[in-house]
Amino acid sequence: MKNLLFDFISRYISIDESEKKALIDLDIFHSYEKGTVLLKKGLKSRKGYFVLKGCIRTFYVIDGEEKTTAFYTEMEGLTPPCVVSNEPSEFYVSCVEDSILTVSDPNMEEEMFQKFPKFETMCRVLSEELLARKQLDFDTFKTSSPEERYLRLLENRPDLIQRVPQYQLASFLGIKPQSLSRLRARVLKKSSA
Amino acid sequence: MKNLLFDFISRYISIDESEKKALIDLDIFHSYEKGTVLLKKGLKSRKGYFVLKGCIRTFYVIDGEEKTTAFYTEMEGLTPPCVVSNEPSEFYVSCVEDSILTVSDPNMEEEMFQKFPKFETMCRVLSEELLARKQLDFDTFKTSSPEERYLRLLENRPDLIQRVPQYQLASFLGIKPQSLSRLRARVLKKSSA
DNA sequence: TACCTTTCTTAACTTAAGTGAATGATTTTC
DNA sequence: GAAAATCATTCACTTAAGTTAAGAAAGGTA
Repeated sequence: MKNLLFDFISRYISIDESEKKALIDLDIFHSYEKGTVLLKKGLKSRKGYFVLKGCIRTFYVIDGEEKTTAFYTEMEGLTPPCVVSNEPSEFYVSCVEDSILTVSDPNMEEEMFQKFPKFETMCRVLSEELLARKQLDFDTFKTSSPEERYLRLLENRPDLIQRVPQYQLASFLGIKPQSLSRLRARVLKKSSA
Repeated sequence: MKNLLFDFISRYISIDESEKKALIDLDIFHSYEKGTVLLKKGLKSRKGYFVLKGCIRTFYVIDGEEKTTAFYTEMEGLTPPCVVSNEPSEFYVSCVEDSILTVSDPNMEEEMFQKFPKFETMCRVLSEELLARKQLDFDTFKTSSPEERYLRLLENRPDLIQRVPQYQLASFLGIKPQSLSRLRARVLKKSSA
């Protein structure tokens, strides 16, 4: 499991044994059961997550309804905005499946950056990449209809459709569960015709 | 104008005269007329922009129609994804108004990071903040109706509604210009009733 | 297995966005 | 200042999402 992380890091920087040991000594590897709530709305937290195995999601509760806005699966990381702003969290984070995550905080990062400056370079590059990708995803969302979004998801992340309950996918696509159900029936009918 | 940039930087790191001079020597300050196209779809570019004065936007051309997805105004920066990925750009960038921008590229950044490592720390923190904000904006977009998005824009960025043509605002809100026109009429009627 | 809870589907109805087209208003250009 | 081009509004019509409600299917648990 640790090697998954080291291989990921190797995409950005070289990493030697002493650096690996420093990471391991931070004791960042943790397992969680499906359904575990990692962060609650209204609470402060300094924890960032990186998914080695499993799936976590962020969701809001609006008028008593859950609105899932993002999923993070293998080799994807989430630093909740509240960690950056040091304000209470706007949303919940929970495990969609049994998951193995790394959990870190700004102090650990600071410590690593001090010892190994190239880790900061990695984090900068990673943030820049994630920001660029997020902007493109947002653009694609804005310029698509719900049906196009669904078809694109089917294309790009077919795994998600299997792993995640439909009502969570619905809000992820910006619609209601009933609409997703209807949309799928419509698409199925079209493709068979 | 240069002081706007230095004041912005001062929010993140201390900056002395030699550092200011190094920045100025990069010759990053440029003026552009309204309508200037800074980046075209399909072209590669390594230029990142930071708005000191004015407004720039990113837009796509889909089925012959412009779809504006983002605006950047004073003290906001845009690094197009193509700069990060080194692929041809997915979108256009152009000036909504006469604008004064800083224009930089990864080589300049690398040079500054070498000379003054705290600039890399600033860029890392800035990227992390922007990513967090972008995620929140995306979430808010997903969980809102077009009308709610419009009212929120009216609340949070009233200047944009003045500065920007309606048809560009429409796609920014994820709808067609005709729908925005109708929506506004509806909202106006409600508020007067 | 049987029960309970959660999730998914279907349906009828309401509301609002998309579409195509015409008309006004505004801005740009010569 | 007139003509042209661009942008905004309105309307009638179509399409699809929201809403409310009921029931079916799937999953988890005693």
